[in-house]
Formats: sequence, C-alpha cells, structure tokens
Amino acid sequence: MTALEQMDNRESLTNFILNVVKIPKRDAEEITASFHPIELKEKEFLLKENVVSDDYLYLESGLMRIFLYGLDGEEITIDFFTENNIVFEITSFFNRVPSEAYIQAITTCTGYRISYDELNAHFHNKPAFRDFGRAILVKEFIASQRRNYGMINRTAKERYQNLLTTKPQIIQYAPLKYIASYLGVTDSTLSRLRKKM
Amino acid sequence: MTALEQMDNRESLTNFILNVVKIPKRDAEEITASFHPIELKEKEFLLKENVVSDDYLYLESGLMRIFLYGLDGEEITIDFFTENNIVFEITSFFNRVPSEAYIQAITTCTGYRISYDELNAHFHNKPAFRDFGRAILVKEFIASQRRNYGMINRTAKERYQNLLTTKPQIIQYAPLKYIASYLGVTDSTLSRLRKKM
DNA sequence: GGAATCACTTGACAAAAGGCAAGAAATACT
DNA sequence: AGTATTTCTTGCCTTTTGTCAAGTGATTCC
Repeated sequence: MTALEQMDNRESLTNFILNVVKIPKRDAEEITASFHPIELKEKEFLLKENVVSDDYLYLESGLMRIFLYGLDGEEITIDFFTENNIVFEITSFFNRVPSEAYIQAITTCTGYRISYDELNAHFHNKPAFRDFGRAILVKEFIASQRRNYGMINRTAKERYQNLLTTKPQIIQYAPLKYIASYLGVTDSTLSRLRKKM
Repeated sequence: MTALEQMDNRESLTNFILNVVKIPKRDAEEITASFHPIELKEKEFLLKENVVSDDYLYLESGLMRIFLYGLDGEEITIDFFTENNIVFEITSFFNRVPSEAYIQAITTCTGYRISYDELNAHFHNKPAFRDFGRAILVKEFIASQRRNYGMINRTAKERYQNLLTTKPQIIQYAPLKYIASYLGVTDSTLSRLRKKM
C-alpha cells in the first residue's frame, strides 16, 4: 500500500456528489470508486499548453489556478479553484483539442481524477453518472455566468472585496499578481486598493 | 394548417445540430422533430422574473437579450442571443428555480422550443440527444468563459470593437443603452466611443 | 552570505471612464 | 400634426485606473 492509497479516504467526494445531485448514496459511492487518487506539489502543473487535457479532477484539498499567456507574454490568471470543487479545462477536455491554458497547483493539492474515456463510458452506461456529469456542467456554467456578472459594472475595489468574502483562501495563498490579473487590474492598482482597506 | 406551421421548415435546426455534434443525420432529424415552433414579436418576453423557465429554444431568426434589474432598478443586459443559437436561462431551466432574469425579443423572432420534461425524457432515452445536450452545455459554457476573458483586461473601446466584429447584428438592432450595460460602461461613455470611430 | 531574482509598494503624471445635467434627435401615442 | 417619451449626444468636472520608474523587502540559489 502506497502513501497515496493510505490517505485515500473518499468520503469527501461522495459527499460532494450527493450535494450536487439527488441520487442514491450507493450510486454516488459507485461514481466515487471510478476516480483515481492524485497529488500535486506546489507549483506543479495538472495541464500545460498544447496538450489535450485528460483530467477531470475533484480537488479535495489545496488551491489551484488556470492561466494563459496574453499578447505581451504576461500571465493572465483566468480562475482559481478551491477545495471541494471540480477542476477541468472544458475546451480541451471535452472537445479533445490542445489546451491554450495551464492549470497549476498554488499550494500542495490532493484529489481524485478520472480520464475522458472513463468519464464518457460511465456517462453513457450509468444514469446516475449522467445526472452527475450534467449537474457539474450546469453548476460550473452558472458559476462562470455569475463571475461575468460580478465583474462587469463593478469597480476594482468592489471586485476585490467580493473575492475577499467569497474565496478568502485565495487572498491568503495567491501572490498579488495572480489576483490582480484575475480581477483585471494592474499590480499597482491592487496594491493601492489593499492599502486603503 | 396554421400560419406558424406553414412556415415550419426545420432544416436550419437539423443543420445546427449536425454542426454541434457528430451524430447520424437521422438522429439529428429525430431531435429536431421533438421541438415545437414558436414566434415572438418585438419586445415580447420568453421569460420573466419569478417564473420557472420551461423553454429551451433554438432561435432560428431574430435577436434576443437576457437582462435583470440592478440595485438601483436599472436594467442590466447580461447577454445577447443571435440567430442560429440555443437560448435558455440555465439556472432557472435546469435547476427548476424561479428566474431572476428576463429574456426578451429585441426584433421579431422565430424558432423551435422544447420543455424541460420533454428534454429530460429524451436525454435519458436517446444517446444522440444526450450527446447533443452535453455538446450545447459545453459550447455555451465555453462561450461564457470567452466572454469573461474578453471583458477583463480590455478597455471599453476594445470590448466594443470586439462586439462589432463578432455580433454586428447587435449594433444594428439593439439600442445603445442595452449595449452599454452589456459592455459595462455608461451610455455617455459608449456614445463618446462611437464618435471616435 | 552575497548576488540575483521575485514580490510588492510608492510617487508623479496620463489616460480612461463616470456623474450630472442640458439639449438634440428620434420614436411613440393619441 | 403635435405632444410626450425615449434615445442619444455633449460639455464640464471628478474619480478611477494605468503607465513608468524607482525603491524596499523577501526569497532563492550557487
């Protein structure tokens, strides 16, 4: 038994599933069982540019980010992933195309992953898995829309305060420049905003 | 035969489906056949606040918008829908909760709709429908992410120019104030931007 | 442990965008 | 046609944010 398997206590994933979709507990446990444990060290990558993503990950603990390179070669952090959430790059994973983005662990991360082929097989064979898959897509889609709505028509200060209340872990572990590009402001502006608060 | 059925030529929907997901033509035609024709007049609503949405709509022709009321009672246009796209309010439709948003026709619109129960039944019984349903969720999710990315880290001018090239119909038919709130700027600012171009 | 790099802060100025209010232009409504 | 309403534009001034550049502090790495 490896160290990874030793700490393999999947209750958190089962609970997450039951929280997202109304299915019997045994179905949730069956879904959980089809995932594989994975661990990432600080700064390690789950996905890099030009690779076709094959990871659909339940993040049990830790903090991650997805970013890409802008026109001037600067990193733009698109989103942060916090524990007890699903992590994937939808375009590359579902459309089977090379990724334009990087997914990176900010802190040490643990979780459970499943490949595209595995996920797809379950999706077609198991009604509960299908409901789970759709529920995740719907949940993340809604989160993306909310983010849109929360960014537009708000000042940088309001956006930062909102992040502070919704994902305080990020402020604690992510460097200022990640947060600044996520909020769409320069490092200087964010630094000044912080001083005023 | 009513006027609505007379003009019922569903090829555009079948082509749309075939464009979105790789399934046999007969399966696409079967999906198409499960939709019902619908027409909306200028300014008519497909969805209003506090109602549980029951429309998953393929917009064949016309222009629509989804909006909600901000804290000061002002309308905020969240998104525009152009022809040859699927229109739905994901939160209310899939989670079966009262909508916070309005969906309104900007011009006269025609299309084909299906209810939640109908969609769900097909989703579980027909593999092709399932693939179609997921492909639409993935497609719209990606579009939402792209919009996020296209809004942040860009000036109002760049955002407007981008809209101009990607959805020129909007500039033609939607009043300035809809576009301004969509871009996250005031009417005055957008008016000035236009003059400079 | 000292050089190099990285993360963050700060100052001075410039550009972008907003607030408010007045007015012009277009549209809707008898 | 003529009034009312809505839509859009414009001027003046303020606030927000960006740019550039220098400086401080922390961290990494031979």
